Amino acid sequence: MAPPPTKQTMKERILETADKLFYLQGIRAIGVDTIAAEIGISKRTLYNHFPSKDALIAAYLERRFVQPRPSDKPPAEQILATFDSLERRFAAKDFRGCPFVNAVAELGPADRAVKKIAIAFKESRRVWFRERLNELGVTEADALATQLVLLVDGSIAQDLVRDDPAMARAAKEAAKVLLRNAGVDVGDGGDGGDGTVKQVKRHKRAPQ
Amino acid sequence: MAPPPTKQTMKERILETADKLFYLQGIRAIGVDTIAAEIGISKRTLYNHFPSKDALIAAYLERRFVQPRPSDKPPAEQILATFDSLERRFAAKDFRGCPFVNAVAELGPADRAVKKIAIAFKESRRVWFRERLNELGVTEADALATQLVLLVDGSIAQDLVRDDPAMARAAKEAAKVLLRNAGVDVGDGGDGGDGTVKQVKRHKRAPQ
DNA sequence: TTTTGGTTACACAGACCTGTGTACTTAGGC
DNA sequence: GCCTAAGTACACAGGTCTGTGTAACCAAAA
Repeated sequence: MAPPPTKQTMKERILETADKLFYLQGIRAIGVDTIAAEIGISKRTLYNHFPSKDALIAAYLERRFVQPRPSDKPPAEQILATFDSLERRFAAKDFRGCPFVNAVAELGPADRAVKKIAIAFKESRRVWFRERLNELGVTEADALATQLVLLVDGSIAQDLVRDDPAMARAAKEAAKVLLRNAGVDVGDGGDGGDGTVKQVKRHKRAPQ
Repeated sequence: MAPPPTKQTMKERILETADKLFYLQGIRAIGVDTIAAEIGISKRTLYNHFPSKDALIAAYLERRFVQPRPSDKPPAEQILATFDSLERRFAAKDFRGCPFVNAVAELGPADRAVKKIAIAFKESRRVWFRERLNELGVTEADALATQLVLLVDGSIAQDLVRDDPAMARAAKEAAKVLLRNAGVDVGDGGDGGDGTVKQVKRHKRAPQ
């Protein structure tokens, strides 16, 4: 489309467009011609910046691998805020699941490069949870961190097929129970503090 | 390959082979020629049984949509046994995630037929959990059922990326905490013993 | 001015894909 | 024996894909 006003390297413009198309429509579904046409450049230029589509895919995934910004909020709040952020992303209509899980799913087990970066990403998320749990003095921080990433990935998978942002709220309520069970004070936060799970309202974005 | 000794309709042979290849390598990655060649039939025969590849994909997913066998075990045991079964499937080397999630991920949001059956499958699992929770007298059965499917799908996604069957155990431990918190007796904290669980009336206070 | 590096237009190779057309063969029921 | 249904072999149309080759173009630096 129209070139953005900011001075941006060609490589970054290619990556940005590839990201949008790969993520929203699938890696195999998008050809390099489509990416070049979307930017308005020739396919030759694209291949001058990336030696192959595989290299572009790898760069796309590496660009998606961003660390969460550091926060000075209390660790328990940071953990729970993860699910609020998730809910906001679910509500956006351009959310289409976890790019790493999707890439592994559609590229298959043979693509070891993709699998490697996906594993690294998932582990980094788990470690992020574990660090905060350690700060909170949770004894079984490692096991609990694993359980929290299960809730994150589970809600992402569910939202991918159901388009239901309430999955993030359900995950948050479950996370609260797990945290409380580990001795973390998560406040009553409107869910009564008696350990009962709040009823989750379900509203679909796309009526079937 | 060699035709199986059992009398099997051609349609079923095609579906069986398509299932194996689609699931293990991806739907877009497998062409109809590959399926026909794997069975040792001509492509024409395949198209005499399925009008298009899309029809074959739909039949593949419908064949994957199997209801869990009825069981006479106590509901809480049935629920927890789900995660044991999951762990066994993770350990098999031909496990490659949830076929419905994978299909939605690789076929994109435009394929409404695939999305529809994926939604139906996910909902059927959620309802299965809810029915058992209702039997147990859990008040917030619907919300808790949602949380349990988050754990199921989360462990599937994690295992897909990490090839780690322990994800199912982690999910099971989290499920126990959630069940206990809802007043279901799932035995003591230890995973040992005979694994039997007893149904006990709910007590609202969670252990803090 | 000359050079140089990035870009463009465009053709093309070679592979793979879905789906069809057609004529031939084979097996079973009548 | 004859007929029908199912399967086979094989070519082919028309499309997509990745990746390359080539000559021209253009702007900015030297």
